[in-house]
Order: sequence, then C-alpha cells, then structure tokens
Amino acid sequence: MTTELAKHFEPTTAESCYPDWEERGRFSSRPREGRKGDYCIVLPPPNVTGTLHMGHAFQHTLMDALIRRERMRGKNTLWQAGTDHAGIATQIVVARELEKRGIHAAKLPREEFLRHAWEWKERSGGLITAQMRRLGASCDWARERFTMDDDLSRVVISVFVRLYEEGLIYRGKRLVNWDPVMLTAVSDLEVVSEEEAGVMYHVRYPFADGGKDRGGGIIIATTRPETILVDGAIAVHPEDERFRPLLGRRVTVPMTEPPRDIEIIADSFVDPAFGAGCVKITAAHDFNDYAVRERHPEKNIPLIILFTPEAKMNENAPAKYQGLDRFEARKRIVEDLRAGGLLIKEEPHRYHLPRGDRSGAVVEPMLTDQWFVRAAELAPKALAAAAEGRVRFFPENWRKTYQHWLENIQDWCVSRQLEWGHRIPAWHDDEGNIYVAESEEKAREKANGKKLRQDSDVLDTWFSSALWPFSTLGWPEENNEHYRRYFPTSVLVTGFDIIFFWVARMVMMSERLAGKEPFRDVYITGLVRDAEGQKMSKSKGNIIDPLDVVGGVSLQSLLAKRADDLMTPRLRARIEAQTKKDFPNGIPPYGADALRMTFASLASYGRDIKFDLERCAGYRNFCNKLWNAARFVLSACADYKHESEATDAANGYGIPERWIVSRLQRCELEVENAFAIYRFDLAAAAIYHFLWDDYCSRYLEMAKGRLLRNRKATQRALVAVLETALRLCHPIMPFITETLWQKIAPLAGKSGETIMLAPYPSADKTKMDEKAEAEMAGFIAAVEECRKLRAELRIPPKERPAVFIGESGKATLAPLAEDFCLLTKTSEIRWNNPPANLPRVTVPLSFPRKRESSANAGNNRNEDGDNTFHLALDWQATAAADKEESARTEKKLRATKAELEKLERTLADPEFINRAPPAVVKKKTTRAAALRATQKELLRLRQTP
RNA sequence: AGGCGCGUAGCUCAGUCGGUCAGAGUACUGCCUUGACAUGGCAGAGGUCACAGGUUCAAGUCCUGUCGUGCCUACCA
Repeated sequence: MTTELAKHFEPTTAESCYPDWEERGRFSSRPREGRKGDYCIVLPPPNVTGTLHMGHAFQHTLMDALIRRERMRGKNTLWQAGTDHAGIATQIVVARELEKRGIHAAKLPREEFLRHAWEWKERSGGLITAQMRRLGASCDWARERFTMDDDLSRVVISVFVRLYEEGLIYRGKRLVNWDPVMLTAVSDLEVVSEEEAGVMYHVRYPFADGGKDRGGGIIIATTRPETILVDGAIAVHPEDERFRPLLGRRVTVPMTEPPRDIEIIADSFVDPAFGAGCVKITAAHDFNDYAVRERHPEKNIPLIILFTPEAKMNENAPAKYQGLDRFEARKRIVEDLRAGGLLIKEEPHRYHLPRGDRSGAVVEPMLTDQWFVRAAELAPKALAAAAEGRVRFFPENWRKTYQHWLENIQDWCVSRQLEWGHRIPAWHDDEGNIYVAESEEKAREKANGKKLRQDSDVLDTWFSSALWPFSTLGWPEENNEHYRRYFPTSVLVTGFDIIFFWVARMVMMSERLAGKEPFRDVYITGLVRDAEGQKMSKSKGNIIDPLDVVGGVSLQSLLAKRADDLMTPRLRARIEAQTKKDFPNGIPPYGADALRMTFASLASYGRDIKFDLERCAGYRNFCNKLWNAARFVLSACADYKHESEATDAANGYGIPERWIVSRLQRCELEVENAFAIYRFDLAAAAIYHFLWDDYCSRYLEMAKGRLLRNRKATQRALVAVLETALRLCHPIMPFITETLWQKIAPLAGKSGETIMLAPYPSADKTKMDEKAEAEMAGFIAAVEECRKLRAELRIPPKERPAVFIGESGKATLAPLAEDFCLLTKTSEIRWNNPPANLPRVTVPLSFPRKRESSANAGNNRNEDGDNTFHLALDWQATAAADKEESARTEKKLRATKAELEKLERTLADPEFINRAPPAVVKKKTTRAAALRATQKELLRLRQTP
C-alpha cells in the first residue's frame, strides 16, 4: 500500500474534503442530462441572530441525508439555503450589541440603526453558513438567499399590495398584544402565558344614586385595579339572581376625576361562581371586555385608553397618577382605595400573565392601528391540502394540530413597530387617506401628487417566511426553470413548535398565490433537549454548540460561551457549577460524522430528543470501527485485482460470501423502507448492525481464515460489500465514507470522482439467498453455543480443544469447519456425538423455508425428531467451573421448564388449535419440541457429573 | 378547561400487521492487550412492559378508566 490509513479515524482529516466538493460544484442544483426526476428541500431559514444550535444541526443533518441520498439516486437535487432577518429577535440582539458599545439604539435614526443591523447580519449569516459547511451540509450555496434580499423584498411588497387589493389585508384599530418594552405589537403566537402569583382585589363601586342598600354599592373582583380608572361598565351573568335587580342601575367609578358613572349590564361570559360574580369592563385594555363592548353596541360603553406605549399612565388618568408606570400606579391606587374604604378584600391569587416571548415584559392589550391578514379566508384551501393528502404529515398525528389551528384561526396582525424588516408599502396623506402601492411613485400617482409619508411599520417576519418556499425559487416568474422544476418542493423538515407560525402560513400563502401546495411532505422533528430533558436555552446555560461536539472544546471556552454574557452573578455561578459538573474536561472532539449518526439514530417519531454525549461517543466508536474494517480490507486486498462481475459460482463464493451479500441486500431494503417514512433512526440502526455485527464481527473474522483458502473470492466479497456499504451510509456520514471510498472504490472496480455522485445502493432481490442465510444462522448459533460453553467451562483463551459435533450437524457445519474452528478457537471437529461424560449443548438448526419440506431436510433430524444437534468441547472441567456450570444448568432448566409449561398450556387449548392461524400453531409446536429436547438434555446433564 | 403525547433494563430509547417480542445502545460484572479496531473482542447480569379492568384462543401492542408526567391551545375578571 502506498497510502497507509491512520490507526484511528481522524475526523478532521476526513472533513477536509468539503471545500473540494463545493468548488467542484457537487452541490449544484443545475439539472443534468439523464437525471431521474427532481428533488428539492427548502431550508427553514435560520435567524441571523447569532449561531446555530443543536436543533438546527439536528434538522440540517436529516435534510442533508435526504438530499444526498436523492442525489445519489440520480435525481436533480436542490437544497435551497438561506437565512431569515428575524425582525424582532434580531433587533433585540443588535440593540444589545450597541448597548455594549454605549450606543442607545432607540435614539438612533432609523437609517443608522439599519446600517448596524446589516453589519450584524453579514457577520451572523457568515457564521451560520460556516457552521453548516462544517457539518457537511450540501446546499447549493450559489443560490443562498436572505429574506431581505432586494428581489425577495420586492416579492414581499408585491404580495402585500396584491392581497390588499384583493381585500385580504386591511388596516384597523384593534386591540392587539402590545409589548411595552419593544414598543411594538406582537401576534398572539409571540405571547407566552405562565402562571404567576398575584393578588385579587375586591373593590366596592358605590351606587350613583347614593342608595345605601346592599352595603351601598356593588363589589367586583379584579387583578388589575389600575384599570378601574377607565372602566366602561360592570357586567354580571344575566341569570344570576343575586344581581338581576341591579341590571341597568349605575355605579360611580372610584377615584375618577371628575367622577364617572357606568351601567351594570348583563353578559353571559361572566362566571357567577368566580371572584365576586361580577366583572368590571375595561374595553380598551382587555380582550374579553372589548368583546363585551362589541356585543352591546346599544350601551355605548366608553373605550378609553389609559396607557402610553411604554405602559405608563396617560392623560386620561387623574393628574396624580399621570406618568406613573402601570405597576407603580397599581400600588398607589390600591393604597388610595384602601384609604377610601372601597377596598373590601385582598387575596393571593395565581393567574396567567401574558409576556412577550422576546422581551419578557407583561404584554398590554392596546388599542392601536395595525395591519391584518384575513386568515380565515385563506385557511380553507390550506385545510383542503392536508385533507386531500396533497400535503402529508410525518408523523401523521401532527395533521390534527395543524387542522385544529386552521379551523380556529384568527386574523393575523402583520404590522410590527420595528425598524428591521420589510417596510409596509402604504403611504399616508395628511387627511388620513392611505395609498397602498409597490413604490412611492405609484402611491403618489394614486394620491394625485399629495404629500405622502410612508407607514413606519414593518411586516411580521413570518409574512416573508410564508413566501419563502416559492419566492426563493423564482416565483412569481412562472417560467423560471427552478420554479418549474422544483416547486412544489419535496419535503419540509421542521420542528413542531412552528407548525402555526410557519407551516400553516406557508400552505395558506402558497395555495393562494402559487395555486398549489408548497411541499408534498412535512416531516416534523422532535426538539433537541439536554441530557436531562431540559430545553436548551441561553438563560438555562445548557446550550451546546454543535461545532464543539464536532471539534471539541475546553472547559474554559465552554464556560466562557455559556456564562460570559450573563448579567446576574448568581445565575452565572450556578451555570458555571453545572457546566463544570457536566463537562469536567470540556467536550472531546467527536467529528461531524459521529454527530450526524447520533442525530440520525435519535430521529424516531418522538417529540423530545434528549441529547446525550455518551450516545455520540458510541457512534464515534462506530466510525472508528468502520475505519478499521476498511484498513483491514485494504491490507488484505493489496494484491487484489478486480475482474468484471460474474456469477457467485464463477466468483468462487461460498456460503459466507453469499450470506454477507444477502444480508447487505436486506440492510439496503431496511434503509429504503426507513427513508420512505423518515425513520432515520431505523435506517441508522440497520446500517450500524449490518456493519458492526454482520460485516465486522462475523464475515470479517471468517475472512481472516478464508483469505488463506479461497483468497480471491474472499477479497472480492470483502471489497464489494464494503464499497456498497460505504455508499449506503454516505448520506448520514458523508466525510468518512468519501475518504474510505476513494481507497476502496478502485479495488471494487468502481470509477468516479466522488462517492457523492456514485449510485445509491438498492436491494437486488436476486442476491437474497435464503438458503445461505439459513445455513449461516445455524453456523452462527453453533459458534455462539460453543463460545458460551467455553466461557462456562472457563477454558483459557489460549487453549485449543477439539470439539464434538453430532452427526446431524454435519451437513451444515462440515463446509464451514475451518471457519468454525477459527471463530471458536478450537483445534478440530470430531464428527460424532459427544462422549457422555462431557457437558454438551443442544444447537438448533434452521432451514430455508422453501426447502423445509424437501427430502434432504430430514437427514438433519436427530433422534429427538427436531432440527438440533449436540456439541461438546473436549475439556475436563475443573471442580470450580463444574460447580458454576451446574448452577447455570439449574437456571436454564427452570427457564426452559417455565416456558415449556406455558407453551403446553396454550397447545392443549382446543380453542387455540381451532382459531389460531396454522402457521402460529406450527411455530409453537416446533418451539415446544425444541424446548423438550433442551430440557431432556439438561436433565441428563444434571445427572451425569 | 380542551387537544396531543409519553410511562418498556440503572440511563437514553426501539418494538410497524396482536402470535420467536422481552430488544438495542450505553452504563455495570468477569475474562482477554489474539496481526483492522482496547474508540476493541468474548461472555454475563439486569425488566410484574405505570396501575386496574375489558376485548381476544392469544395483549407491551387494541378498548375503557386511574395515577404520574410533558407539551400545545384557550382562558375566570
């Protein structure tokens, strides 16, 4: 060999092939002659808020595996990459960065802030794509996009204009979730509610007529006493007898200046059993209350806004409260209520507080002008796409979640009061008219040259994301080659956390605008969590950077990454302690292939992926195993010259060669079935077991002996199977397979510059060999029984005793006698029933189904009438080993007896015989016969010593 | 409150059509540095499949309920 392989797999070396792939255009989506179909995945564009996390790496691995496999299967493939501007998230990050440099983002002119944001985008976007490359992602980088690229922005604007003109977008004053820290509206999806401790205040509103009945007023319960100031009504349940007499009566709102009266009205949303049984109605600051007002237009319930955008008390509050923060105001008002004798009761109360998911601030329902999409009009087609199976979910049950949301869909607030994003293409004149157009010029035309200013809002990020699958492919240019070829895309791979945010909205927009579904399949992945099942998050300090798993990281760097940014020292100390405990020596380098294999094997249909580095270590070992297998093959086949493919007979293939080839087909079939339903874990497991158990532990070990006897055929099998297996694993482990394939492929007579474009293996049924598999199954069983016997008898490893094998085993084992001796470290086989004084085991043989009834199967039946034979080692056990052996015998006997009794009970049941399928009856009968033989043998053994 | 999951070996999880289905990896125990690999080999121990009913000849698997647990949606002021 001119080029020796290192003794251990070195991931970094293998991973260095990436630039070559890229430079040679291996990832290109350009269609080629003779390709068999098209396959496209659009990458869910990562936010340019920083770097990729484990969840991204996980999903990217799966997408890359799909793409690489289809590329090898001969399709034109496009993996469309790109990043998302991620409006609010990025704006927060950029503002924070500026803060560090002493710049107050809020005070910057819009243009200046945007300049900083673009700088940040360049940096972050570069980091993200570098990370993806490091993990092996085979995106068509030449087509990489950003949601705010000029052409994509133009599409966003034109879609907005179109939907506006079609009446699907409108502007209106509506109650929206307002984030008083970010100073923007947020959609209901961006609000997280968690239970928190609060206080329920019971407050008396005096009767306006001065009546002293019922204690002189009505008592309401509230958690937000500060909003009393702008109450518009009191509501009770229409059938609540306690309050019925009060309907229509008026009460005075406490502490208003000048005092205001409001009416007691009936509305069935009030729960008589909760709180005081009656509710104050603050229509401008509560969604329920707003709805009450809409239901009772005749009552003219006032709609008074109490807060500034920062959630401070505005001019509608009495002078003494004006300018106070809402929570400060609450304290003061409670004090004043108490002083005025109107505070009847305070009790601790747990309730859900809505907070902005980005800022963490308590969100305020606020009446503002916003832009909305009439989602309810878009939903039916999106529902139909799923119902008709044009869009299929994997796993299927996520379809229900999708449907449920679409069936209950609300209008979508798409305006955000931010700098960073697609500016809404609407212009206002001084008279309050609005002109929606694709450019200022066009707007001015519509406005007859009036002085205009553009709406200062930008669009929700998800608005542009919803167009991503087709806008990146060239839509609305219907003739664009990529659009025609690759749309609808093949599969969307994403997490369940954004089914609402993104998946449903993409389908809605695509159905409406492109007239078809955006993707055929939706594969919903689980969410990557840490080894304890905690969600990975910066604030928890349990983030793992995927590249640190690939390349390793010292404890120091890890601590710096996790804790440096944290403001609170206590949190910092806790995270440092936890990190030191979890990774006392940092993280060793596992390599991209091992990480990818880990991700694949964790990708079952479960919801949570607990990421455990131990698992990763297992697959790193697997890489090393594969590496060393190749190393062995290369050294064993240094003198091998490939000759053209021939029949098994001409190849000189024996049973083991036919067996390993057959097993390979089976593995290929399993992988194919697994990929078809996105069960990457099953594909990974099939590959793992084939390579480790069948190829390495069994065939390769046998090959060591067979190379001496049947060199050429053994070499051919070793090389051909390994070469195919490398191609089979390539989609999951691209680097190691490319490196090894470069060395192995020439031996196998394969040409080609890269494994990436070599054909993907698919099972060849003619190479499945049931007979060889059955005979090898018998052989393997014999080897395992013999090894167990060795271990039980405590035979030192260096000893090579002879082995007795009963006559009925001869047909199966004689052709493999030398292999048997090699694998069991025995000297020779003596073909007669073991002498009675030696402990022996019973080995079952299996036969190919087709030949089961044929005449020669009978030759292998022993005196018990079942397909077994006896095996013993020519070795006198020591007393100690003997004692242990007899203990084991007892245990086996108990287990055998128990199973046999259970089986016999079943077989004795006439119902079972009558109703169960004959195949099952036969199976159990056979099993019972085998157990009886085993039991007989064990009983004999117990008496012999 | 509704919806969707989950509960299988110490840990992380497979188990598709009800019948070789009590499984894998990892951790653990013993032996082995044998010419691909100690990131390895051989062997071993370890589970009342959360619990209770039901359907069935047959249930980890299907049905009902209970307990535990997680997520999502909507919420009572």
